[in-house]
Amino acid sequence: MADVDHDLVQAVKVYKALGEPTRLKIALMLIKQKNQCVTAIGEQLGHVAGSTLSHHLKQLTESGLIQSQKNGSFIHYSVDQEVAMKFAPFLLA
Amino acid sequence: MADVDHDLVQAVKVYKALGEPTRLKIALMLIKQKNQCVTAIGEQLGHVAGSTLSHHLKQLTESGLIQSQKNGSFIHYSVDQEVAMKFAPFLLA
DNA sequence: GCAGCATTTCTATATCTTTAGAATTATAGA
DNA sequence: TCTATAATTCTAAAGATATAGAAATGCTGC
Repeated sequence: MADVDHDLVQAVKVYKALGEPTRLKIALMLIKQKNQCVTAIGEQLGHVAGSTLSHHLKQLTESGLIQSQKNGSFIHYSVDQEVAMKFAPFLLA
Repeated sequence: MADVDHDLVQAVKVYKALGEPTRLKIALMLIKQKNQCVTAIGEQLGHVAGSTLSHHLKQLTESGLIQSQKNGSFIHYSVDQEVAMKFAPFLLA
């Protein structure tokens, strides 16, 4: 049997992360255009301070829904497909 | 083509509603034991004031994830399976 | 009508979250 | 090394949310 309790804890984190318009947009954006860097994400979002964007990416990352990969001075973010599939396949539709 | 924008607005509401431990518990509870009244839900949750519970049920209802049906002086709540299926099938697993 | 129960709405407060400016860390290239 | 760029962390303020007590609404049965 899977760890139900851990699942619930993660579910709250993932849903809390997605329950905010900017973060939902980021998640959808990263599904359509994979592996984007922070600056690119910010440009698509429009007027969002870098610190604010960083804060949102942190929450999404800590929920496990997205992952980061460092490449030189850039950090590329992408959606963890398994987590998206498990908790919010709506994102992939 | 479906109304994508409305979907996004609802997605934020549903995920925001589920991104809180008490409300996630309520949603799961209503999937296992359908059509429970407020008092029954409150008893299963434990120490939660009626006003607090009502507040949570309102948010879940306004997201479209749960529905209410009046029966005398009781109000029975149930999960809208279609909405759950669309945004968070994890709940039904 | 009235007493009692189910539920909600009103109101207030404490806590959490979003936002962004400023400072910081880290890498790349000249 | 110096400068520019990428991104994060620190800090603070404004806004949103969770919580619950008190009051109100509505239904039932006597």
